[in-house]
Amino acid sequence: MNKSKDFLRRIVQEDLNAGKYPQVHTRFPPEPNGFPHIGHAKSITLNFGIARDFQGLCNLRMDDTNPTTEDTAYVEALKDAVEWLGFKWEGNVRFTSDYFPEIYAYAIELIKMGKAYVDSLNDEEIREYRGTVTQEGKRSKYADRSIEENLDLFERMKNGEFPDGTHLLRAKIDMAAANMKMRDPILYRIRHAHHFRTGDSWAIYPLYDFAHCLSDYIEGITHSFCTLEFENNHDIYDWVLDTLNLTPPRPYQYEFARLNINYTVMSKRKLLELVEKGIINGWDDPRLPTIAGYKRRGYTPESILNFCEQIGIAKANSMVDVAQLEFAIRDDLNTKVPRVMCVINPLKVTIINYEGSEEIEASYYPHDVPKEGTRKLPFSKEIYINKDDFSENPPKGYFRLTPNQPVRLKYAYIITCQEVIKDANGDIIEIKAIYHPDSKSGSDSSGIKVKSAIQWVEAKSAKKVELRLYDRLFKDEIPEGIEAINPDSLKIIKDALIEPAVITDRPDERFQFEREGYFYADPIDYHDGAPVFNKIVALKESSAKKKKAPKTAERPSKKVQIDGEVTPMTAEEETRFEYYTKELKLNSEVANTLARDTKLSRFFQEALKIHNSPINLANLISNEVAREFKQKESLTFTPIQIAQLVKMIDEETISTKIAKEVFEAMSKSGENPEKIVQEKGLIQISDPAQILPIINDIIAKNPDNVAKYQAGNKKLLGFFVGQTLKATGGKANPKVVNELVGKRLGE
RNA sequence: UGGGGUGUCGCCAAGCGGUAAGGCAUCGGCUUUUGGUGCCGACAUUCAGGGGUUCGAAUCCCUUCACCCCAUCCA
Repeated sequence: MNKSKDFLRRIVQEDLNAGKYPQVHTRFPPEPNGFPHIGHAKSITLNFGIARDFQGLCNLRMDDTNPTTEDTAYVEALKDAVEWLGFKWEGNVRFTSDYFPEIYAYAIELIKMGKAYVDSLNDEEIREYRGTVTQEGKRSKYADRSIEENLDLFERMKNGEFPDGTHLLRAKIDMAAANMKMRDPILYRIRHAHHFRTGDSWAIYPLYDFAHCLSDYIEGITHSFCTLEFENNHDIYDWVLDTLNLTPPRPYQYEFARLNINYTVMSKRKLLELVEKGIINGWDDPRLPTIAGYKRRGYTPESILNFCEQIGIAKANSMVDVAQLEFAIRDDLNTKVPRVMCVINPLKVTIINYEGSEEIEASYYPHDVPKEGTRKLPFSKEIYINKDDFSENPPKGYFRLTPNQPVRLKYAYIITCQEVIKDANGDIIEIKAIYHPDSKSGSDSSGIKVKSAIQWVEAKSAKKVELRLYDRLFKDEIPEGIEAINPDSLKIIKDALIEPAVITDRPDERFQFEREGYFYADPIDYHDGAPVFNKIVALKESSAKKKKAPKTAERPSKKVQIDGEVTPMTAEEETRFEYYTKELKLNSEVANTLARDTKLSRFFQEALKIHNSPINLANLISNEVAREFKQKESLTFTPIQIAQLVKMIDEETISTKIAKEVFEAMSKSGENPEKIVQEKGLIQISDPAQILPIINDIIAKNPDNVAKYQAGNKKLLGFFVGQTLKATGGKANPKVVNELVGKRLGE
């Protein structure tokens, strides 16, 4: 199917291929301080999914380092979520708190190495000393304490001798680091708090940055996936594991973008607010994006899983459209659940020419769902249809019952409206109709054409049910606060009518109520005497039935982008630039790149001494060599070698294409260019007599593309050139090939 | 403002110097006793903008712009 792997799977694959780890081992590491939501589901599918795909393992670990916010109720919800999604964690559920003794020992190790110290500044001072994003911080005066003193203080911190906030263990890194997270990060704080697992045995607790990487290491995790906001913490992750000199292999952290969905909120803080303020009914309110909410609403685990796979993994902050999630659940339920008839807003219909009663056998599944099962539909002269399925003054394109338009009662007869009965207010309260006895479904010989078939229930046998119709929780795509709550997010219908088999036979717990949507028997409030169904999602509505949405067709004018100011050159750079443009005749862009970069310009000057070809040298250096400087600490090749390479281009021994290849080899091995060319036999082929047969062959093999090209798709020239070049191992002279291909295809 | 990251269709997202994948949404047509489903088709001359290198650039170089993250003893 989708053969392209996401970037994380690609990394795992490469590491496995390189033999970096014998087996991949991931982990899902939530903090048990809130209910898991669909963002967690993305992380769960990612971590467990990668482990599954590469025959590896995945742990479930509670990151419980903050005793004041965490609770065992949340760990249960987290376990439920993973299980519900169908994953199995390796071994027991892990807890960071299980590693407190080990983490403590590592802290002591760091102190002994002189890499950590006990600080005794108060919180205000700590903040002050940290500096700002533009200003360096300064080191605490306590940073110079002796190892012995640090050891002593730290032990007494652990023993609970000091009150909260008096001392801290910090890593000794760099208070001037550009990455603020590296300004002597805090490793341990004193907290005289009851922990839900360790009780009162600890007076100090490690912070995320110290505990997380070590927990990963302790568990033998190979790839530690987390969300983008931890990118700044990446350096600490590496610092801790590296300075501790742990026996390899060790885990590495990789970041991906968290999930956002429009018309909802995903942050734990906002979710907690909704729950605590009673705006919704608890963590499992079906309007919430929590796993518990989706579960209660009737979403299937498969649909959530499919959704998570469809949206992909990447590093760009993004906002997924709810429509994508709704597609996932419809798509899943479509082939699974029975169709039944429910009338949400009943309108009585009396069939004046029908006497007695009958039972009609009807399939639970439409023709395109390969499942078996039927039920009996009672039928008599009194039935109910949905109010919207009758229109006295129908708009254009209305398919259902009108005074002049008959309609089919699904699985039963065609009826024609005879009389519309209204109450004192003029509201329609009943329809009198006639049925056509020869129009029965399956044996219709009436010849009457109808435009649609509607759902109905028989009056006496129908059961009353409560329907909870859910809609998006917020009006705004990106809700700012609870003011944006959608007032119609929950509509309760107390007296909908449903066909009896649904209640008496209970063939399933999820149904499609025909022409309405998918519904789920509420797992908590449903009772046989008082059935309750939650609306999972509406059926998709084609535009014809929708109230024609006003088409807003404004052409987004191409936005003009203002260019900012370019930083001016220094005097020295200016001189170089003048020289390059005036004397050496370099184009200004290349000259600019070279002039502004001391390393590059020096490299250029050196190479120029060997081979006097300023333009070609400058081009190669300002592009290819510049990249190497950017990516690598030190270069594997010298200006002399680059000069030799350019010389070969100038002499047309090799093409620019080959030059790129040679350059790549040089950057890997540092070999001389001549040697590389010799060894690989990269001398270019420019003889048309040699190239032409290859081109002919390729043209013969790709008639479709030839036709497309000749029809005007000139981009395909690149395709043919590329193919030819590939066939010659890159040795054909691209200029010649280009010319030849163009000529051949033009014929 | 210093550092880190990201910009490919309305929304996700492949792509890693040689024909701009795919899904959602949207719009047509066919099928249909669900205005559902299914099927078929349309939907980026262009990859945030501007330059440069190259026979050839979404991909390499330079530069500008926009957005996100970092100054909790949270994670």
